[in-house]
Amino acid sequence: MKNKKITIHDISKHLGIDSSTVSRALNNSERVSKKTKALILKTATEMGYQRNSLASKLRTNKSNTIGVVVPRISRHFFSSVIAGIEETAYDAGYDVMICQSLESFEREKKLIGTLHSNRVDGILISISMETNHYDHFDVYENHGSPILFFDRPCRLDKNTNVIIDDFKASFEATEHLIKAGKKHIVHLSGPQNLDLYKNRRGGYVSALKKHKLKIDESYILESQLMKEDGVSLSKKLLALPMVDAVFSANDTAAISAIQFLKEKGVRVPQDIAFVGFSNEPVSAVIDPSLTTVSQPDFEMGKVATTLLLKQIKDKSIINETRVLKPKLIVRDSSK
Amino acid sequence: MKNKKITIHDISKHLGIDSSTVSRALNNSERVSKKTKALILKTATEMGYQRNSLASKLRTNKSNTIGVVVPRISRHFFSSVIAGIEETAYDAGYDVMICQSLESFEREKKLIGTLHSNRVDGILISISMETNHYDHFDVYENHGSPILFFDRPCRLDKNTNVIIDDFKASFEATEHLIKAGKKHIVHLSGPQNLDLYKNRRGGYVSALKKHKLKIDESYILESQLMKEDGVSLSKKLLALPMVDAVFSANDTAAISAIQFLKEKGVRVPQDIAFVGFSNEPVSAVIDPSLTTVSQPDFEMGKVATTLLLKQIKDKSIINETRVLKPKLIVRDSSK
DNA sequence: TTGTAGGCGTTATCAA
DNA sequence: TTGATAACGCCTACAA
Repeated sequence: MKNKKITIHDISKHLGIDSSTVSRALNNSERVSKKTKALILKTATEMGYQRNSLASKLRTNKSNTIGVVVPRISRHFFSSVIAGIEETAYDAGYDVMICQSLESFEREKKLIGTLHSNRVDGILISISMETNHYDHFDVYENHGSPILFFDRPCRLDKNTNVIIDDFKASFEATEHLIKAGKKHIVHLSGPQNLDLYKNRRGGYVSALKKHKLKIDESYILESQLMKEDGVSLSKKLLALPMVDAVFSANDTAAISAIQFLKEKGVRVPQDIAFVGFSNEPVSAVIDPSLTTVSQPDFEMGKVATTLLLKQIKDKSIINETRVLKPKLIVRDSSK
Repeated sequence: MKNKKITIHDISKHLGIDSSTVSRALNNSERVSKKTKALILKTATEMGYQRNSLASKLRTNKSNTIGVVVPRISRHFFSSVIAGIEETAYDAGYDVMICQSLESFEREKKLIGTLHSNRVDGILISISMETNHYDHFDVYENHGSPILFFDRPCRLDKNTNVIIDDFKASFEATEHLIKAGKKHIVHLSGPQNLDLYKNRRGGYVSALKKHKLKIDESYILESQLMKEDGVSLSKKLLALPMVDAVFSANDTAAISAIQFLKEKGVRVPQDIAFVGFSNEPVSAVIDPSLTTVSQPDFEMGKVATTLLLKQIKDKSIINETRVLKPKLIVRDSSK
């Protein structure tokens, strides 16, 4: 191991050119002759020079990096959003720091602190299921950098949000079941501190109302919508009378519920029809294939990043809510 | 927006205590009285202080951060490895920077540069499918920091690798098909510049040899093993005579092949049996469920990180190869 | 236990 | 077009 850290001063000494000129050359400044610039760049590569971004960021007070916090990178929806974020950010010359909160408030808080102390120029976040107060965002914003929320709306009055129309999508999903002749529809709901799940629940209730169906609170089962929840909720569901359909606020719970119910001899969709939410790749592949709501994930990443970069450039925190259109994908589980 | 960046000097002035004492207090040094330490910490929080890690890292020449490069974060295997990495790293007081190469050599090279310039203390990487030369790793290592390869072995003579026994797993997977009475087994193979796919192919060939089955090169179909490849390879496969089984070097290709063949009226496993590799979550859920090889993903992340942190601590780059045990999971696609 | 002073590697300003 | 110098925010001998 050579253990050498080449700096601009090493290049400077090696060539007998001042380090300020070396710096300019490495930043492709106009104020260096083409000849010296070429020489410096060549020498830098030969010597194995790699800029120390820490020093550069410290000096310029600009990191050209944005932070991203998602609940889990393994969720297809989030990794697609990240793809959109990275594409937009890289095109604009920004790096991206990806973090996952694992739905934990404490961890989210710590991550915001880490991103802050690394002086990222802005943060894109989809808050954790546990998050219900927001001081940790204030500390970062007071520092002068923008936070933008996506997917899970938050502080609509103060911050920019890029979300989908959950209410409408859920309304349509539920109405789809009603039009298929279902009358006793259970809703698998998520944590109500997230507006997203409130809205999905709201759309469900609203569709029932429109079609004069009875709204029974015991038909609304709340959980974290994990795989395990799908199983335990299915047991509760079997105890309810006359259930003939389920609208789940995500695919994960819907799929594990379907698996469990199939084992118990329930026929899907004949006995109980299902609609999920998210369009996870599995949903197209299971048997029966799952009717679900597809969200414009990649586009959401692009839109969110574009808006964030604009705020970074303008040095302004604004509030604006961008609502994207989801789409109901009808498959076998509701036919 | 307040746009104030609080520094230790602001706290220093505010309290009339020297900034060096403030620094010590914030680093929980022994050499500050409990009383002043408490006062300083309290004031820091009140003033919204957040350490500038850039300055700190620059000064100490230590980032307490490790970089991770994987082909894609959306692949279940990699996100599980990352979970293992994060757990181990956080416990040791390290941050983790996650990057994805998207199987592109150019992008991988750029990412290594970015991690280098951010002075991460070490890098964990599963190289891209395109990667077949390694100068970009040398530049980083010459700087004095360790690189450790996982899953996809690389430079076994120079670097530490944490891998699984692909040869043995593939041997067993193929033998499993042979013992089920299959005699004309196609292998869906990956890019041969990756040792990983060479080994999987080797295990396949070796099992055929052991059981005196003919090895026919035209029965080995090479691709990037993407979803699309599963479809196009299936077409080729239907043109081959007497195929009664497929051993695929990953699940993705196997699953899309199964879907395609089912549409064409092929019965799985009666007409053609399948074994995949990776144990993606979908593989348990599709119909028929896919026999596959499960890898110790989370453990791999933990082991790799532990070894890397040791090298960072010891300031040494060593070569050591740690081989983990995979496991054949028999499901319906091979029964 | 606290203060003083210098430097990590870079870039911006000013001067030559 | 190039060079000299100071400063970004922090940490750490060393001194008090």
